[in-house]
Amino acid sequence: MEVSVLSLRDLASGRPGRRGRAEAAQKENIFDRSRMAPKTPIKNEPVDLSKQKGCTPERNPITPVKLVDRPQPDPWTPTANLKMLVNAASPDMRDREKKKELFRPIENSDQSDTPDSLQYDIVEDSTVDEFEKRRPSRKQKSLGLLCQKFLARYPSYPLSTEKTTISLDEVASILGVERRRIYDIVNVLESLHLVSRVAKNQYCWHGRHNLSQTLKMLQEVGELQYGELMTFFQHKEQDLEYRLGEQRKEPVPDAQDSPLLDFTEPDCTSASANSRKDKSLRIMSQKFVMLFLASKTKIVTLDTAAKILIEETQDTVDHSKFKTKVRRLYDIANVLTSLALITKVHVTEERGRKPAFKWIGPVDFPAKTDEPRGHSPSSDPLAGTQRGACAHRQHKLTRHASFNCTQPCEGTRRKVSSEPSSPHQERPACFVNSDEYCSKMINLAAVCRQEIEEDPRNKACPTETIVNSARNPSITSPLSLLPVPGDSDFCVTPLPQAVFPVVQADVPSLSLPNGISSQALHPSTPAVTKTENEKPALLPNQPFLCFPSSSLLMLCGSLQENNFRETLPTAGDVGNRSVEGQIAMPPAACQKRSSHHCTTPSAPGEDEEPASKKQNMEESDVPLSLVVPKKPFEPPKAETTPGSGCTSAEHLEDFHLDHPSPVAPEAADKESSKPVDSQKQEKCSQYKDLGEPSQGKEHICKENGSQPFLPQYLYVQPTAGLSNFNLLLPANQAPGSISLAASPFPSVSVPCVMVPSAALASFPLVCSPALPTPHSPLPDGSFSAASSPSFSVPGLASTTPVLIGTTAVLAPKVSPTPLGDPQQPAQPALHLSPVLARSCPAVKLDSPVCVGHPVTLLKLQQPSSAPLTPKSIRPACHEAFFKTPGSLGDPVSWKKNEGNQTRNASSVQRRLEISTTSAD
DNA sequence: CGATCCCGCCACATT
DNA sequence: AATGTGGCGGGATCG
Repeated sequence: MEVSVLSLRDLASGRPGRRGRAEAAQKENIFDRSRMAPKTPIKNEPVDLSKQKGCTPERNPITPVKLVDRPQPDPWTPTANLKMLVNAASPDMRDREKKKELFRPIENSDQSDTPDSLQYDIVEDSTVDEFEKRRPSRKQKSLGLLCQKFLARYPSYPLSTEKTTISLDEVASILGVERRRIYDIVNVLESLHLVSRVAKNQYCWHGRHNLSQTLKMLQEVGELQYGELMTFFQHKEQDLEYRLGEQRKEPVPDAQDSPLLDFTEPDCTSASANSRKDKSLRIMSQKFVMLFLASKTKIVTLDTAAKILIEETQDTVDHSKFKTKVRRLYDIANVLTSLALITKVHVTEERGRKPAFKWIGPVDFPAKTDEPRGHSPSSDPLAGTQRGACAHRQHKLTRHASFNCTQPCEGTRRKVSSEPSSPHQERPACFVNSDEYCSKMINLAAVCRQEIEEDPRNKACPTETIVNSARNPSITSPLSLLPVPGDSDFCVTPLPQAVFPVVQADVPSLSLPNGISSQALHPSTPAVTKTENEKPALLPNQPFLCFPSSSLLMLCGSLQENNFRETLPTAGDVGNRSVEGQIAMPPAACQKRSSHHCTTPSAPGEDEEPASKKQNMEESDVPLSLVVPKKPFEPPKAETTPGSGCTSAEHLEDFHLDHPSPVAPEAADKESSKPVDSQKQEKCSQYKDLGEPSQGKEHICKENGSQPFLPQYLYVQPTAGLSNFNLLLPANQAPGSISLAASPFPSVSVPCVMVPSAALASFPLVCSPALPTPHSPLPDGSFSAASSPSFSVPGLASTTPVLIGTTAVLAPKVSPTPLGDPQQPAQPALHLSPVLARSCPAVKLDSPVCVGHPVTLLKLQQPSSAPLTPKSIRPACHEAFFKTPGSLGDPVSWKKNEGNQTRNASSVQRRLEISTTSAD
């Protein structure tokens, strides 16, 4: 039938006829080529068809035909027939489109179909148009339909052997749409690894082989990052309370989330990539999917998704942005709908009915294996991310490897494609990157914050700062200041990493949610098994010490070093910060996709296998916990202590990476030196942590407890100018070395890390005296080191130089109750807002946990960031803080131009700039 | 009128 | 500089 239909439709469609816009469209590329000359395929043409191997058969050059819908009109009967067919085929579609459109899809679908359509002949035009008129609707042209057509052309589960190449030009012409539209589709598909970019205009079709793995990863990440948020939104109220109240709570987690993305795309690439990519549809798509996967209900309203996603990216949400975001989400949703992953629904809330989408795709991913969530997954995810990663690394990941293939491609995307030669470098691995990560956190925080604020009760609490800081993602990056520069390109995203340290903190928080502690995560990670236990270390918890009086706090990372140690360091410290970004990134970075790409398609099958991966990966998974509902928290304290949580995520990556690198020392160094890898690792680890389930947490916690954490940093309250930034000084480092001037703006040349408060927030501050921990010095160092670049922090002044002995600190036990805690754990930080913390501190001090100032972030960058986010910031509470940018540095001028657009500075750029500035 | 979301300008990235 | 990508948002359509 179809066939017949096809032809019919072809005919019908054929007509391109329409014009009007068609013309316009054409401009781009395609248009209807049909109309045009059939043959000529468009400019691209040349390439077309043929080139790819397998690609589309249909394509025949000439006949391309089809064309598009636009054509419309189906003139004649054929259409009718088609319709019928269509209807049969897909209800939905038909609905919309009505038949005509349908056809096309059909056509497409088959790959085979070929061309007959060709004929479309022009003929019709005239007539067609008329006909068209009716049809014209948008529906026909809808992205969803277009996507179906697109998908129809390729097998869902292609043989690994065949690699199907997709020529954008061809497809565009075949489908009769502008290339721009194809990008929309491909970007989303790429985010799910259904395709990967091979070269310019060329994508490699992977099919759904890796879909589950990808989803798994996303789920893991999503849980970590968004689990809380989702929960939050779903249950806001409750959450709010908690959060407000306490410390952490779930919500916060958000921030942490970020990591996810990374994996997906590799892109991270360097700076450049970042810039655009950050916003890219790809990332947004991944995030969107994560939202679903992190949602208990599997239903996400556009509204919520837009808010969450916006925040990540930016702070303030202005209305226009919101609108834009929603538009994008519709685009993504259309594609996801075509993939049968989601379906549209409406959610009726108090306020009214809201458009929403329900996840109808797979929820459980086999791979995961073990645990509920999966360790395995974790690994996978990472892997996935990483997959691309470095060739070097490939090592382990076999299965991933497969991913790699696919993914890599993606990751590589552009870069690769054309230039194979340079494989990775360019892109950093993840889309997300740390920056994003940060931003996310921020956003989330912001969101949460907002929510909270909204909440009557909440209002009381001043969270602002946090938020602000959070918001600016850019800022975060800035943080990176650190030394790292080098890596930048790399996936690693060094910068981010740098940032991370801070971030880490955040991260932990994330983990926290899960179970309190992040600790749990890492440490335990029993699941992890994978080897990597070590990694877990990363983030250990870092407890902070609060000194009431002083502004300094010690953060102790309790890494689990013990375990890790081997690996250690890396993760821990480094990881923390970077975690987010890293997470994703690392892999990617490593791989960068460059290498393989498609080549190894083989993977697919493999993917499935958990085992291998797992090993590599590690667990990670625990993410779920995050999601967990917020249980009531226990007293914060406990949780807080755990603070450690942070890092978890990283591990994962590490695993992936495999680096065993342990590096503790490195950590510090790494930044400078080679940050990348380590970072990656770190990230991995983090992920892992995240992933772990509560159980893991528990373990972890325990472990943590035992473990010493290292005190890693001293926290300096931001008082003065920097309200936003927190300065962390590496504990390890010799204290002596550091000297902070009392004066306000003294410049410090100590290795330190500036962290956005938000990040800190995540960490639970603990004052616990008690905890003894062994601590491992090393890590710290690394940590510090990394971060440390010397900054001149103006604001610091206030800080008193209190140094806390690293050793001494212990994390509080934190762990004890991991389970429930999880939720809490976290993060309150964000919300918490410094204020809270402060207030708390006193209290807490005694208790193990102190919230501490949540630290506000530093704004170091802000300055720079400012440009970026100019608006952003939420006025909310403190703008001031926020803004303060000045203090730090200068704001970089950055690009301002864009101003609005985010684009402006790519994250990378930002970072760099920032760093520099800060550096000074 | 609000929800959708197509269209394509144009900035940014890559060649 | 040309071309590939893709952010973005106006404004058309749909419901």
